[in-house]
Amino acid sequence: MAAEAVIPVKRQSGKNQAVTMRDVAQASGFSPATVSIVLNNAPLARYIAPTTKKRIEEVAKKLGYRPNIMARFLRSRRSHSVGVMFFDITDPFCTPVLRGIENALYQSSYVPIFADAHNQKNRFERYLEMLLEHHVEALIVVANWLFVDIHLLADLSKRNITAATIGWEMPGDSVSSVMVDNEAGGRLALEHLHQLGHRKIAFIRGPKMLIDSAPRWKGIQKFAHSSGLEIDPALVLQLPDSFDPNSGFEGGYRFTEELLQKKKRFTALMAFDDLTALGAIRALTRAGVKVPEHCSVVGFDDVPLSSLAAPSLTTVRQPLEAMGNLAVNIVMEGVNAGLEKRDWNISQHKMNPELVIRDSTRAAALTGSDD
Amino acid sequence: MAAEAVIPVKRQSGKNQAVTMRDVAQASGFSPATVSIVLNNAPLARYIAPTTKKRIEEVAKKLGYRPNIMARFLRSRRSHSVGVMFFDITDPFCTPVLRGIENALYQSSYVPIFADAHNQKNRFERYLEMLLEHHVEALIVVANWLFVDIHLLADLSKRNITAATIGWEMPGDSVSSVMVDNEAGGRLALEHLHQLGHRKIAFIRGPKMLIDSAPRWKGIQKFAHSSGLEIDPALVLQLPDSFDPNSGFEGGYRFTEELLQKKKRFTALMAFDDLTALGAIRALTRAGVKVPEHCSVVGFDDVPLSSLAAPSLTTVRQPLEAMGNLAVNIVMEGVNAGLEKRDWNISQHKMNPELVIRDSTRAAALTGSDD
DNA sequence: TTGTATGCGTTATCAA
DNA sequence: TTGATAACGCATACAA
Repeated sequence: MAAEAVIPVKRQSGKNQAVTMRDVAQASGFSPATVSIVLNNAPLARYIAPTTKKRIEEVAKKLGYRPNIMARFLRSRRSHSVGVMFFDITDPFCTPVLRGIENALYQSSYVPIFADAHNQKNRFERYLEMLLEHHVEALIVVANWLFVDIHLLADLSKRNITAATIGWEMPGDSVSSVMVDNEAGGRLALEHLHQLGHRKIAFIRGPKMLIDSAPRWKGIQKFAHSSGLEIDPALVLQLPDSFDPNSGFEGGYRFTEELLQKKKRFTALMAFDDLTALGAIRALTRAGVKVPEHCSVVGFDDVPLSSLAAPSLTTVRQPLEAMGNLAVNIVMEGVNAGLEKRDWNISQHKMNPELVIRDSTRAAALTGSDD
Repeated sequence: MAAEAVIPVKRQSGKNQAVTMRDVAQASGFSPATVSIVLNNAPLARYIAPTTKKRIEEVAKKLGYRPNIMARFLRSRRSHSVGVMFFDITDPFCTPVLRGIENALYQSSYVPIFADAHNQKNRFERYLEMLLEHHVEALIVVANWLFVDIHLLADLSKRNITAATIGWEMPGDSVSSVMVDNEAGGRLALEHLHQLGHRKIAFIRGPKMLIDSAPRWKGIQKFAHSSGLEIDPALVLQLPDSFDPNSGFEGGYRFTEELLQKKKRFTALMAFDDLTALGAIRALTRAGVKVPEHCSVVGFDDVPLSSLAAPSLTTVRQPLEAMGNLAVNIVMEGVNAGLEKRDWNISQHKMNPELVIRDSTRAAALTGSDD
C-alpha cells in the first residue's frame, strides 16, 4: 500500500528578502515612525498631512510591504492568532464547528492555529504548551468530555488568555462556554416521536463520560412525565465510555441487536447521536426491520452525513457553525477587553436545538402497515 | 433558531508576566548568552560545563520559562509554523488529510495555521497574504481543482517558502505534489466489477474542472480496451462543473434517475466519487432498484462516511492520511534544505490506491436473483 | 568556558 | 506635523 512513483523534477534556491518598514521609509523620504503611524492608522495619524499619508501608502503598496507580525508582537503583544484545540477532529461533529470558527476569525483577520489532541491528555498538554509559545491571544477548545485539569486554566488566565469551550463546560464557572441546550433537544426528539403516535420507544443513552448524556436524558424523562408516556426500562440501554468518536456507530449497532433479541416490541428508537442512530438503522435493516416502515429512528447533532444517509436521518440539529462563530465572538470580546484594560464577563451559552424531520421517522399509525 | 440563554458569571482581570530568558539568567547567575546556548543546545554548548548546563536547565524549568517564538523569529527567521490551506474543508475528503498533516507536523513540533478558501479565489489570496504575514515556513495546499495563478508561486519561492499540493498538481512542474494514481484507481474499480461478471456498466464521470476526472476515465477506458469490455456511450454521463464539494451527491442522484429513464439495462454503476455513489444509491433505491441485489455501485476516495453508508460502499481508497503525512515530509525536507543552504528537488508523487470491497457490489451472476 | 554587545522589524515616547 | 531613539526577547559574533 502507498508505494509510490516519484518524479523528481528541478531544483530550487533563492533569497528571502522581505521589504521592511525602513525600506518604505527610505523610499518615501519619511521616517520609520511616520510610516508606522500612517500604516497602522494610529491615533497620531490624525495629525499627519494627507499628502504624506498618500505618499507613504503608495510606496508601501508599490514595494509590496507586508508588516512583520513577529516583530510587531514584540512591542504590541499581539500575535493575531487564536489557538483552536479539538479533542478529536475525526468526530464529524467537529468539521462544521471548525468552519464556523475559521469564518469568524477570518472576519477579524485573525489566524487559527489548529491543534488536535487525538483524545490524549499528554497531547493536549503538549499542544497547550506549543500554543502558549506561539502566544495565541485566545484559546477555543472543542470537546465533549473532560480530561483537562482545572489548573490549566490558571495558566491561561495568568497569561491573560481568554478561553472558551464548545460542546462542553468546565466544572464551576471559570471559563466561557457554548453548548446546545441538550435538555431541550432531548425533549424535542421525544416530542416528535410522541406526536407521531409512538408509545413503545427504545432508547440508547449516551456514555456517562459525555457531558451531553445526562441532560438529554433528563429532557426525555421530563417530557415523558409531563405527557404520561411510559418508558420501559427494558428498552433503555446506555453506551459504554469510549474515546473513539466513531464508536457510537458500532455501539448503536450492537445495542440495537440486543434490543431486538429481547423480543419486546418497539415502534421507535431514539439514539444518543447521529452515529449511534446510523448504527441502529443498520442493525434494524439487517434484521429485516425496515426504517421507517417498521421502526422510526431519531438521532441527535445533525452531522453532515445525516442528510446523506439512507434513509436520511430525522435528528435534532445543533447549530454547529453558529456555535463556532459565537465562541469566536466571546473570546474576541475578551481580547478587546484586555486591550482596553476593561473587565469582562465570562458567560455560558446554551444554543437552541432544532428538530430536522427527514426520512427515518413516520407516524406510528402507518408503522407495520407495509408488511 | 439559535436564540440562546446567556448566563453571565464573574469577572476576570490579570497581568501578563511571561518569564524571559533574562529572568533565567539572573536567577541562575549566568548571562543571557550562556542561557541561550544551553537551552537551544547550540553548537557552543559543547564547551559549557555540565554543572552549568544542569543549573540553567533546572532554573528554567522551575521558573516555567518558555521561549518566545516571536522574538526568536527575528533572529533565526524560523516561525515553526506551516500554512495549511484547504479549498473547502466541507469536503469529506479533507478531514483525513488534515489529520495526516497535523500529525506529521506535530512530530516536528511545528504548528499548522489553518486556512479555508471556501472555494473563493479572493479568499485564497487574502489567506495567502495572512500566511505570509505570519511568516509560515512552508505551505501545503489541499485542493482538487485550480483557480490559482502561477504567479502566486513566484511570490512563494521568492520568499523561499517551500510548498506542496495535495490532490492536485500545478501545471508544469514548479511545485511538489502528492496525488493518488487516479488512472490505477479507475482501473481497479472497473476491474473489480468486471471480475464480478458485470458487463453492462453505467458510468458517472467527474466534472471536467477536477483534475482527477480525466485520468480516472483513462484508467477505465484502458482496462475496458484490454479486457474487451464494451462501454455503451448511452450509459456514460459526466457531472457538470460545480464549486460545492457536496454537489456530487445531488449530481449522482439526478444522473442516476436519468440513466434509469433511458430504460437501458445496467447491472453496475461506477461513480466518480463516494458522494456521487451515495447519490446514485439513493436514486436507485427510490426507484425500487436494490443495491447490490439489482445493481452494484462502486465509488472512489473512501471518505469516512463510506463505511457507514447503507449499504456500506465498495470504493477505491485514497490513502488520505498518508498523503497528508507525505506532503509534510516533502515541505520539511525543503525547509531543512533551505536552512542548510542546500538545493533540493521538487517532486511529484502518485500514491497507490487500494480497492475496498464492502456491501454495495456483488457478483453479476446473483444480480436480479432476489426479486 | 562564559560574558558583552548588537541587531532582527516594530511601536511608543518624547522631542523638535 | 514629523523624526530620533529606546525597547520588546532572543541568538550570535566577538571579546575576555
